[in-house]
Amino acid sequence: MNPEAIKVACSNCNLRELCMPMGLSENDLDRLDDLVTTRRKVKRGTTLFSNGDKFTSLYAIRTGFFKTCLASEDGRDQVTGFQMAGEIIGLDGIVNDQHSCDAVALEDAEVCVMPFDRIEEISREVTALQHHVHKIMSREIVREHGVMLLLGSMRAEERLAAFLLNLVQRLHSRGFSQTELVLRMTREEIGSYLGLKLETVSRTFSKFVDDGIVEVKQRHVKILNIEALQRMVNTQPQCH
Amino acid sequence: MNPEAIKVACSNCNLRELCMPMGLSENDLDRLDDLVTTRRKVKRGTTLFSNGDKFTSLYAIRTGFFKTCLASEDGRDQVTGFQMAGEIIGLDGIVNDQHSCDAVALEDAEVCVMPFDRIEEISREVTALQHHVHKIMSREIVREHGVMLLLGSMRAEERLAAFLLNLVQRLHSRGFSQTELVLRMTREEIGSYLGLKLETVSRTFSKFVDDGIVEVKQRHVKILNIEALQRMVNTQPQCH
DNA sequence: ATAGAAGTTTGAGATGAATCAAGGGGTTCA
DNA sequence: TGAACCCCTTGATTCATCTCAAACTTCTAT
Repeated sequence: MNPEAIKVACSNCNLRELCMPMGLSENDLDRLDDLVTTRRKVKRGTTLFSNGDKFTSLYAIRTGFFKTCLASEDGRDQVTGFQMAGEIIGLDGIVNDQHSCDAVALEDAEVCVMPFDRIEEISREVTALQHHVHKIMSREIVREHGVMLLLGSMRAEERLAAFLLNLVQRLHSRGFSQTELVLRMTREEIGSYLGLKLETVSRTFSKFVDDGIVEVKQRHVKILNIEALQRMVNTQPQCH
Repeated sequence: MNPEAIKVACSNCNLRELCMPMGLSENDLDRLDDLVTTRRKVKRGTTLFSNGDKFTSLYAIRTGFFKTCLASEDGRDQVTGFQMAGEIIGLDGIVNDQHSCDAVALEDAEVCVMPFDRIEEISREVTALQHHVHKIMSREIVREHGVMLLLGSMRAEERLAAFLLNLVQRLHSRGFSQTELVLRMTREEIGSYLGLKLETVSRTFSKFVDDGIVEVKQRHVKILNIEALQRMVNTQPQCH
């Protein structure tokens, strides 16, 4: 028997519907089980990959929580995203065969390693996988469009509201509460993602608490008035 | 003979090296010539596709200049990119089989229409095309990371400097001047892309002129001191 | 050619977020 | 269990950009 006791198999992974294409034949499913070669544990605070690392694989997050961030030459730092179970990271590395950002685990994590040449090989044969890869990349592009809208035209409160709504929505689709969440990142990391300073993030949280929109105890957030948050994101503050 | 006098053929298109994979066999090149079904002219000010349109094809820009932009429910508007000859647009439509932004021609343009199912079909057979499609999507993701850095952490001057440098660099690689360019977009569109108001864009241009960094005559820009622009982008304004 | 529309520049004042600063609270690791 | 460190909050002040406004220039279409 194989030394690794538990065979890595997407076909009986409970995250399958998040990271894999649906509605496959038995045969195709078998092919997909060749996608993931190994699993890799990533301790909190350590990187899965770093800017400049040779690109070999995409990673499906099994457990844990990551941030991806970009460091410019001068030490400025931009968090480009937060990723949770079922999401795929590493797409940035494809263009230049090397990663252009860092992926840091914000809590102990485990990822499925999917060598990219194998992805390409299998997706030549399994059309559903080919579609799926294209959709994942397109989804990331569209997500980033949304972040550009946020960074380019929203005020602090709207940014934080959009951020919280996005997080609970993703957590909810993973079976978690629609109203409560635990932030895995610091105020500074939230700020970096939202284009704000950590003090502004903190103040905005406090304002939400004053307005009775959320309860905040450190990293525990309970949303009391989700409509208020949605209104903030969808409504232009003042029309003329 | 075919009614369309000029056969659409990538193999003898002078933009080939910008939008197509390089180093193909004769045979593969023939396959690629099936990618583009038609060409389409887009008059200035009109859209190639709009938010909500059914997604069918990617488009390679042959001539002209586009902006892609996002409109949020409330009428806020965010330009997500400017695209020129040799670049591919429409990637946003893949995820949900419908476009999620508008592509507007900023000058009379012509695009090559590449039905996406055909792209997928051919890239199953021509590995080089498969690679290429992946790289194009990844490049877009990385580009957007850069925009996020710009929007999230740069000041007005740095944003405009980065914008100008990016434009001349892309124009230069298409055989145009490294120091002179004609802006195809308004100050407002630049502002939307950079997360600034048009007045701020105008003022920043004026400051660059005062500092002898550029000459500006309406939409004609001549870069006098490219190092100054580069320094602005690479240098943190004040360290502590 | 000309009027109107659209785009640009510049000024003055308002404002939201950044910065600087200090204190308190939690978490982690020895 | 304790202590150091990191993280968070809040206040006071500054500053960059936005807003509002007006005048000017350049395109566009009749």
